[in-house]
Amino acid sequence: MSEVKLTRNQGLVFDALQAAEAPLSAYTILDRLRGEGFRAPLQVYRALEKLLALGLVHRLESINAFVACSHPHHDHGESLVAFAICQTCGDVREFAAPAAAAGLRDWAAGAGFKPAKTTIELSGLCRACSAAGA
Amino acid sequence: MSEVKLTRNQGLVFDALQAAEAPLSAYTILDRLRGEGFRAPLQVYRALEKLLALGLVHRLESINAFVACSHPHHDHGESLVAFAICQTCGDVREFAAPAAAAGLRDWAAGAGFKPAKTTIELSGLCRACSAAGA
DNA sequence: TGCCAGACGTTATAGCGTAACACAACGGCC
DNA sequence: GGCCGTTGTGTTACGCTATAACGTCTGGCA
Repeated sequence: MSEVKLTRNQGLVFDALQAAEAPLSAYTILDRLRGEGFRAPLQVYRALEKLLALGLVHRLESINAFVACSHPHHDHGESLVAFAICQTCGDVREFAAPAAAAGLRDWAAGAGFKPAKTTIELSGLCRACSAAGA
Repeated sequence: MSEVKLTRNQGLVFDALQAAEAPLSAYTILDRLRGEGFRAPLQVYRALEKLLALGLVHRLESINAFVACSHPHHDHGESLVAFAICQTCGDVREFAAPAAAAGLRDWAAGAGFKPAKTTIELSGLCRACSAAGA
C-alpha cells in the first residue's frame, strides 16, 4: 500500500470528492473550497491532475466531472474501470468490466492500436430511479 | 433505407463533417461554414443535435468533437459503437464492439441499470504513429 | 388559407479549461 | 548548512465549449 503523501491542496480536493455523493465539476469543487482559501480554477485543476495520475480520482468525460475512486486500488491491472451514471439522480457506480476490456483489447491488437487510456461510461437510469418510474 | 431529408443547415454541417479527415469541434465547424452564412454556435449545435438523434453523427466525449458516422447504418442494434482516437495524428477509427457490449449489458442487467447511451473511447496510438515511434 | 410544429437568427451569458508569469516549499547532495 | 533542481502555488488573463431566452420564419397539412 503506497500511501503517497498529498499536499494540502491535493488533500482538500480529494476530501471534497470523497465527501460528495455525486461527481463534482471542477468549478463546484472550487466553490466548496473557497472557505479554505481557494480562489482560482487552476488550483483545482492542478490538484486534480495529480490525483488522476495517482489513480485516486477518475474523470467522467461525458459529464465533465470528477469522482473519487471507489476501489481500494488493486492497481486495476487487467480489467478496465467503467462507470454507470444515472441521468436522474446523478449517482455514479464504478465497476470493473473485464469482458469489455478483453473485447477491446482484442480489437486493438488486431488493428495495431495501442490504447493509453480507455473510457467506458453508461448513461441511463439506476435501479432506484428506474423503479420510481422516472 | 430511410433517407431523411435534412435542412440546409443540417446538410451543411453533415457535409463539413464528412469532408473532414478528423473529428471537428463545433467551433471549427462554425468557422468552416462562415462562408455559408453561419454566424453563431447555436446554428451548429442545433444541426448537430438533429444529426446525433438521426445517428448520422457521433460525439466524441473525450475530446469534445464530432465525426460523421462511418457505417452505412445497419441501425447498430445489438453491438455498440466504439472509437479509437490517435493522440498523435488525431485520426479516429469507428468500430463495433459486440463483446464489450455484451459484457456491459450483463453487468447492467445484474445491477438493474438501464443504459440509454453508452460511450466507449480508446485514446492511444494508431498503427502508423506507433510504427513511426511517436 | 390558416394553423402550428419545427427550424432559424441573434444576443447574451454560463460553464469548462489553460497559458504565462513569478514566487515559495521541499528534498537530495555535497 | 548551503546549493540547486523539482514540484507545488498564487494570480491574472484568456480561449474554448455549450446553452438560455427571445422573436421570426417556413413549410407541410387539414
